[in-house]
Amino acid sequence: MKLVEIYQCLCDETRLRLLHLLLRGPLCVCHLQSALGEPQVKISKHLGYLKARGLVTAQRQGNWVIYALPPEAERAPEVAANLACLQDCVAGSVVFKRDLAKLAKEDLECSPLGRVRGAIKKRGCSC
Amino acid sequence: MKLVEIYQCLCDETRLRLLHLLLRGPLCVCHLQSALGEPQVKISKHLGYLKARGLVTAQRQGNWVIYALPPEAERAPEVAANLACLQDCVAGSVVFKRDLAKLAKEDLECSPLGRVRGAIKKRGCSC
DNA sequence: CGACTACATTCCGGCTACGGAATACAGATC
DNA sequence: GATCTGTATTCCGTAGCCGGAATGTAGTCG
Repeated sequence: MKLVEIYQCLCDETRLRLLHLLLRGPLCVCHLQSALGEPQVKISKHLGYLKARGLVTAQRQGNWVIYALPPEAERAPEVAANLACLQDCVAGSVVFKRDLAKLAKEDLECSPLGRVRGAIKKRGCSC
Repeated sequence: MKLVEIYQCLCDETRLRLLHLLLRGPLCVCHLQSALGEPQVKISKHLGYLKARGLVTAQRQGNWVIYALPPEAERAPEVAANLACLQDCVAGSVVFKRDLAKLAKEDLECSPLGRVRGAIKKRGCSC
């Protein structure tokens, strides 16, 4: 992956916010979506963009798709460096902190069904 | 300057190469142009892009315009961090190393006139 | 099977970036 | 003033991104 392509991935605010959350660990689309408060299409397309360029991986789990950064050992040096840099840079920014806060407030179960009727048969996603 | 805007400045290869050279110190347009081997319009427009966003400064010296990164003390933390990151990341890349090599071979005087007839009245730029 | 949920894709429109040719401009020299 | 040199800007065309509405798809549940 060329350096420019990394920056091209980073040059959109929505993608920055997504990557920032994924730095904390794997997440399903619905968690990302509600944390960012953006429409589903938008989230999905940007995740697709990142996935097409290898910056994130996707894995299906039942109804849900879990997105994650590749494990640290497998990251190209430039990717690792820039993710670390991103981590540092967002420290002061309100938007990013709000995303994290919103994520923390999310239930562990993904769907309402998972909470209401679930616990026996309907389980939420495991992220 | 917002973080995304920094990445937007970095997401073009020509601009990356320009910034990389400027990390070594101030340079006039003609030096940058011949180091990169790209047409003048292209160089000038990308420099304008960077200047408009405050990532570089420009200063006229006679016929020449010297571009430079703002002094380290004045750089926003995110800018400083990303420039450092860039510096690290280009280490392995051929293109960037070639740019530096080409720059080293340049004469100190900018224009042919400066070399041929000059030395008394016509001086090249001071970069 | 049908219905529902989570997610992806397609099909637009608008906007911006990028590149090159031509032109304009500023300062120096004559 | 005329001219040259270094640089910037304008005027194109093209291409890609971004967003949203609608539609499609995969998997689950009953």
